Amino acid sequence: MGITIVDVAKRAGVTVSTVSYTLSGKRPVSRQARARVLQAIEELNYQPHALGQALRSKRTHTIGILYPALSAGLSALQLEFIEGASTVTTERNYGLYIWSGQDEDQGVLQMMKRGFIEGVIVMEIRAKDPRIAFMKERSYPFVMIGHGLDNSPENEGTSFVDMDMAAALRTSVEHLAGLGHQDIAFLNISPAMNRGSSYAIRTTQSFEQSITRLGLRGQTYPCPPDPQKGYELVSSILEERPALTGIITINSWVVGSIVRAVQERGLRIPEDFSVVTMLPSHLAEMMHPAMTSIDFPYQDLGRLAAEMLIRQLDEPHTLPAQTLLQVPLTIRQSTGPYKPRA
Amino acid sequence: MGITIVDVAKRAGVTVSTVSYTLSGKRPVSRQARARVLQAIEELNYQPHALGQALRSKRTHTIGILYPALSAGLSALQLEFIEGASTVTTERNYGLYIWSGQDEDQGVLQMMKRGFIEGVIVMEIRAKDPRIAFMKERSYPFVMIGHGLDNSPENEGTSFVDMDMAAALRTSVEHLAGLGHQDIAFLNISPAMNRGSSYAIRTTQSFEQSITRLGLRGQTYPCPPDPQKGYELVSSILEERPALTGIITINSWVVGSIVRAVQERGLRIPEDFSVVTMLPSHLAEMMHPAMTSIDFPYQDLGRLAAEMLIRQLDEPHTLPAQTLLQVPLTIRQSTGPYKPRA
DNA sequence: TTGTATGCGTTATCAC
DNA sequence: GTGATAACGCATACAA
Repeated sequence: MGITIVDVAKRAGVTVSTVSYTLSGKRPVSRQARARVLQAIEELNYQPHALGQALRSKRTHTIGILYPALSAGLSALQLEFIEGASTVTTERNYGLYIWSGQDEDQGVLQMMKRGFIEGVIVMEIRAKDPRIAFMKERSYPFVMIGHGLDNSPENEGTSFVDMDMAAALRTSVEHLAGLGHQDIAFLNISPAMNRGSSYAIRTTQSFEQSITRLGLRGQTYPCPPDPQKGYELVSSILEERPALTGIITINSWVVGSIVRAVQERGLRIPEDFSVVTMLPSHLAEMMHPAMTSIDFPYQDLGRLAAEMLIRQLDEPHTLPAQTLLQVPLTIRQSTGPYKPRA
Repeated sequence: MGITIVDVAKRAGVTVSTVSYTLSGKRPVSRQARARVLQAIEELNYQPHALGQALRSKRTHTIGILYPALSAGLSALQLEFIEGASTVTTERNYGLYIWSGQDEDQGVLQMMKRGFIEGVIVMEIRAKDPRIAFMKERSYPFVMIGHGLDNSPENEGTSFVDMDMAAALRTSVEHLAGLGHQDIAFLNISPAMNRGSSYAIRTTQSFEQSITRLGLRGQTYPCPPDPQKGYELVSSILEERPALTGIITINSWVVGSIVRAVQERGLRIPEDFSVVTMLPSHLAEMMHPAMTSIDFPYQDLGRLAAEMLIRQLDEPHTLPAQTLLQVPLTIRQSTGPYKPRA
């Protein structure tokens, strides 16, 4: 513990500035001096102290990620954002600091003000999100995973990465329509709808527009992120709507429940009934039957967000960028041609 | 940006030490002075700068978690450890720094030496784990999620949290035995077995002991964390062993594959064939059929590890503690009474 | 009860 | 090409 730049300087017979400059390369150092310094560093196994560096240079090389601690395990999948982001930070020798905010603006505020992190990745953007307003005002560097509604202030002059959810729903409806289905339900996520999460609104709109455009019948249902409640909901929907032959859902937690409720009514998937999901590919493949899905690119989004933020920090004049990923539908074993229900 | 303790002191008409002490409470401050200081802080919206504090006090109030970036998505579930840990750190006003190490000791070394973090949570402990030896030597504060083999140096004088995997396998075998099954396969995780991960060894031993003790037939199979390969493996096992009526697995990624392979042979679950898994409860419930499982307590382990580490840091004379969670079997819809296969 | 002054480990400005 | 030294923001030992 505690080998400092001073120790290195002494051992190398130079002053601290020479050591510092050999390390940073910000001014020329003679071959001999450099060699002695490097050797001393080696011998002492010196590691520059990050706090000292940070305090002086005002760069911590650390970014934060603020993830919403929703009551349920709803957030479990979102953890994959973190995996993506941490790949990048580790690669680029940045630190990743994680904070499970109670989605107060306070959290962000503190994190940044206290100087540990240089910028932050936020997710679960809501309409009129106070955190975003807050950070924009103070021009804190940040990148969103997800984005606000069209023309909302959240999107103005900010950076985000997201997948094109509207396109995803369009593709899903078109897929089922192409198979001949005419009556389709869309299961959204109820807490997200209640809290005005923009993706909940956006997907609902896109679903309903596609339904109308294609002349189908369809309805959106809010659904809790809870397998049992999902099961009950789906059972009652199947009961009420005997012509229904397809379900689209972005609610990961009820995918198994849909399968169960459908099969318990004696319907087979995909012969009698089709299901389109939005799951990370490994989960879609792990289910039985393997689910046709718009594979949610958690890791890619995490990676992109981190890269974007780091670029913003390293190159001060980087312009805000907004990236929308177009994710194709992967057809697996849960969708098939329309067949009227008995 | 940049309101410092000096600004506060000026505004309050006192010196920095008074400000510092009102904040820390480490020496008495008069009512008046305290009031003025507090008001100044309020007015200026002052936040102590974490780096300054840390550099001076040698406490960063930040712990790290080193998670193995295994090539596959195998690590996705382990992310839930992070969720558990981050709950605790956020609660206790600690920072959580995450590093997706290529499981070099280097990672740990750097992290700690450079002074950003005060201790670290490590997982995926291997037999003769160099990281552990390294940290023990230098008495770096650390807590393991998982632990070494019995009597291994990794366990000596160290702190860990783990679930009792040996008990879990025993319970699983006994459950199937109690249902009348006599021929059981155990699917382990092949890369873990190859790398000598202690849980892979421990579970295998426990499985085989239980099989012997109960006079059953059983065999352990290494299985890659890959749905397709898992499917092929299970298919061939079912082919080769016509008397087999039960599978136990700790390999999360092939649970769906087992179900598929079994059902494709015309066997029903649980009527003709039983499956016991080790999944986080939300996944077990999400599958169809819902899986009988030793529900893996990811979040609990993450929480416990963080608590243990923080206690170690806050209370210097805390003794190392080793916690083994006893996790019960949750019976869902994938196990049933023995019935000979056609 | 309060003030003064030093140092944590580093970078960078100023001198030479 | 190199050295001395003043910050960075804070906590605390020492004085008063």
